Amino acid sequence: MERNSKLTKQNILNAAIKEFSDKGLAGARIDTIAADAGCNKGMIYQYYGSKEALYECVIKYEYESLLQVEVDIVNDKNMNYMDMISIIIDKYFDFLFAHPDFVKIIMWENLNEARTMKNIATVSGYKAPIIEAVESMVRKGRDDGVFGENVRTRHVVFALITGAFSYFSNRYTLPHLLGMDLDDEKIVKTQKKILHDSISGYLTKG
Amino acid sequence: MERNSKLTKQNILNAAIKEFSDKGLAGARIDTIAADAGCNKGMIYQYYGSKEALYECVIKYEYESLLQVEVDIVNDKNMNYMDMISIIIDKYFDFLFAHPDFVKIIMWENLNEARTMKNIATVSGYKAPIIEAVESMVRKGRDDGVFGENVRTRHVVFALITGAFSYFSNRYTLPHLLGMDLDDEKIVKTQKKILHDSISGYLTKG
Amino acid sequence: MERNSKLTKQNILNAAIKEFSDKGLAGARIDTIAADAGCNKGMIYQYYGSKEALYECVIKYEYESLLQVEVDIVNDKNMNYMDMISIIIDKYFDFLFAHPDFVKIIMWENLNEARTMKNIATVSGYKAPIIEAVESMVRKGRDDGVFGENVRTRHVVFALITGAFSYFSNRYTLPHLLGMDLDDEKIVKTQKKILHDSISGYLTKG
Amino acid sequence: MERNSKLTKQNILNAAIKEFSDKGLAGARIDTIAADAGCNKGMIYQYYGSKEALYECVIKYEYESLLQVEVDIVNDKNMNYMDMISIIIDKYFDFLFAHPDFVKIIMWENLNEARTMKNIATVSGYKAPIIEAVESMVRKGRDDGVFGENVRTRHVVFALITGAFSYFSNRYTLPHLLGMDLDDEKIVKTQKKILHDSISGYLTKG
DNA sequence: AATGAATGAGGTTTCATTCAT
DNA sequence: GATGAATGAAACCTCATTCAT
Repeated sequence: MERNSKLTKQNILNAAIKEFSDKGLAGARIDTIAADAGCNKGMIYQYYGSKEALYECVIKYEYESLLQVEVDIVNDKNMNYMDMISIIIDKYFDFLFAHPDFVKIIMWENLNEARTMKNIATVSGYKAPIIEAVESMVRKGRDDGVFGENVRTRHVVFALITGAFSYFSNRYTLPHLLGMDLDDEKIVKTQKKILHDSISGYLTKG
Repeated sequence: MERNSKLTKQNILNAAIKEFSDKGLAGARIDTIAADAGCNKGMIYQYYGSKEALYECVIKYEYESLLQVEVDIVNDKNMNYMDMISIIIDKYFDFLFAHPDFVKIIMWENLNEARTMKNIATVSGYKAPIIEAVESMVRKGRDDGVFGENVRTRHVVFALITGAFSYFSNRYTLPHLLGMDLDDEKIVKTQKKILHDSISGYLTKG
Repeated sequence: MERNSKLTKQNILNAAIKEFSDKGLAGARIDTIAADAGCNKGMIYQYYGSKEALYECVIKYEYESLLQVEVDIVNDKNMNYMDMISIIIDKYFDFLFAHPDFVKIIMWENLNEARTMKNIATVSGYKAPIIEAVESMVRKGRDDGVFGENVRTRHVVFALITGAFSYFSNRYTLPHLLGMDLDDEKIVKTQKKILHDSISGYLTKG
Repeated sequence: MERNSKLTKQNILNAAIKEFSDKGLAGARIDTIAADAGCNKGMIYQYYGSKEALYECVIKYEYESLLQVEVDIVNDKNMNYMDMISIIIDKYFDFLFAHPDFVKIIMWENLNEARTMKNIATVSGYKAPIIEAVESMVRKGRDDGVFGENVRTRHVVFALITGAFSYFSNRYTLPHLLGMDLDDEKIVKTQKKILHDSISGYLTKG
C-alpha cells in the first residue's frame, strides 16, 4: 500500500492546486479538495497537517515548476542578443501558457501580500534559471558594449515578468473591456513583439 | 452617538472598501466591516442587503473613481504625440498611486473571473475618459500619418493598462524577488520611461 | 390629531389581523405589519406594547366578531325545530365565510394550545349568542318532548362548530386531495344538508 | 458516545417531528431539535440539508404513516355496510389517537396553505388505503342498490376525515369552551356514533 | 491507511425592540 | 404623535478540524 499512500498524497495535492488557484486560501474548501482527490478529509490532515500547510505546499510546488524552465542561451556562442531576448520571452510565455495555476497562485499571493511565500525557505533559496539567463545576458551585453552602461538587470526582469504575466493575469477583466481574444495566435505574437521591442529598446538605448 | 444615515452608509462603504480590498469577497468579514464602520451589523443589511451586494457597491464605487480621471489632451492643438503619451501615462500612474484599493479590487475581480463586474450595468455602460483619450490620440495620429496604419488602439490601451497596473499589482511578490523599492521616485521614473518608449515605439513603427 | 391617532391604531390592528392570520404568532413580522399599516414600527410599540400584546388584541377582536352574530330564533313562536337548526347552521356558515381571518386565528390558537386565548379575560367572559341559541333550542326541544332526554347541548354545539369549521379549516389540504371546489354553491348546500341531517338526527333519536 | 449515522438521523427526525408539530415551521428551532436529538447542529445540515428540507421529511414521514393504516373490509363477504362504516371510523379515530403529531402537522400545513405538501411527490403519488376503502365501499353499495345513486364518494371521505379530525384538531379551544373531556371514553363513543349516523344517513338517503 | 461521523467555533442574516429627534 | 436609525440577541448555516472505528 506504499504506492497507494503516495498516490493519495499526490491526488490531494492536485486537487488542492485546482481549488486554491480557483478560490484562493480563504475561498477554498477542504471538503471540495477531499471530494476532488477522491479521498477522505482525514487524509488531508494526516498528510498535510492543516489547510494552511497544504496551501504552502501548493505554493512551493508551483514555484518549483518555474525553477524547472531551462534556458540555455549563454553557452551558445553564435546567438545574438535579439534572439536571446526572443527566446527568453518565448520560454516565459510558454511557461505561463502551460501553467495557468501558477499565474493564479502568484496573483493570490500578491493579494495576500506574499505572506505565505515569505514563510517558505525553499522559495527564496534558489534563483529561477530564467532569471539567471536574463542576468547573464545583461552582464555579457554590457561587457560587449552592446547594452548601455546604466542598464539594470532588475528592470529587464521586471519588464519581462510583468509584460508576460499581465497578459495572463488580466485575462478576465481586460478582454471584456477591449474586445480582445487573448487566445488568438496573432494577438500573442503582437504582444510578444511589443515586449521584445520594449526590452531591446531599453537594453540598447536605455 | 450620531444618528446620520448618510454618514453611517458612507462609513460602511469605506470600511467595506478596506476590508474587501484587503481580503477579497471570501476572506472579508461582516463583523470586521461593522466594527470598522463603528456601527451595528444590522445596519449593513439595512443599507446594503447582503455581503455580496455590498461587495458590488464597492466594485461600482471603485470603478467609478477611474471614470473621474479627466485627460484633456485632444483639445490642446500645440501638443505633440510624445507629450500626449507621457501625459496619459502620468495620469494613469498617478491614479493608481492614489487608489491602491482600486488596484486590489481589480485583482480580486480578475481572480473571480470578473463575475461581479459583469453583473453591474454601470460598469460596462460608460467608457473611461482615459481610454477615450488613447483612442482619440490613436485616431488623430493615424490621420496625421504619424502612426503606422496597422496600429490597433486596443494594443495601446492594453500596454498602457498592464504596463502601469503591473507596477502596482506585483507590489508584493516582485520587489521581494528583485530587491526593488517601488516607491523610489527614480524607479517610478524609469518605469514610466520604459512604458513611454514601448508605446511610442509601437505607435510609430508597429 | 386625535382622529389620526385612532386611525393609526386601527390601521395597525387591521394589518396585524392580516399578518397574524396568515403567518401565526411566530411567523408574523413586525416590519410587515408596520409597512402594511402605513406607519412606523414605533407606533406599534406605543399603541400595543409588544408583538404578543398585539396578537392578543387580534384574538380578542376576532373572537368578539363572533359575539356579534345575532340569532333570533327563540322568540319566534311559529318556527319549528328543523328550521331553527337550518338557521343556526346558515348563520354560522355565513359568519365563517365572511370571516376567513377568524378561522385562521382559531386554528393558530388550537396549534398554540390556546395559550393566548386562555390569558384573555373577555374571551371567556361572554358566551356567544349563537351558542346560547343552540342551548335554548335544546332546552325547549327537550321540554317539548321532541328531542331525546339524553341529548347533550355540548354535543350539538360541538357538531355544529366542527362541522362548519372543518369546511373552512381544511380548505387547503382536502380539496387538493379530493378534487372538491369548496366555493362551489352546490357543495356548500350539500355540506349544510349533511350537517343538518346529522344534527337533527342526533337531536331526535340520539 | 455512539457513532451511528442511521441512529443519529432517526434521532434528528424524531426530535424534528416533535418540534415541528409543536411549533410549526416558523416557530421551530434548529437548536432545540439538535439538543433533543442529542447531537450537533451540523449533523442536521449534513443529513437533511436545511430546516425546510427537514420539515419536508417530517411531513413525508407523517403522511406515510397514514398510508400504513390497512382497512380490510372489501374482501369480507359477510360484512354489512353499517359495520363497514363503523370499522372505517374506528380505524381512522384510532389512527388519529395514536398519531397526535400527524394531526398537528396537517393543521400546520393547512395554515401554510399546503405549500410544503404540494412540493412532495410521494404525498400526492399514492392514495391512502383508508380512502380507497371508502371508495370501494361506496361503489359496491351503489351497485347493490343500498346507497343512493347521487351519493358522491368525496362527500363521504370529507365527512369521515373532517368528522374525525375535528375531534382532535379542536382539542384545545373547544373543550375549554364546552367543558368536554375529549379523552373520556363515553364522549369518544358518542362522537363516533354521531359520525356513523351522519355518514350512514347520507349514504342511504342522501 | 482510511473512513465518515461528530464537533464547536464562528460565519451571515434576521428581527423584536429601543431611542434620539 | 411620529419617524427611522440603531441595537443586540438569537436565528440559520458553514467549515476546519478531530475522533472512533
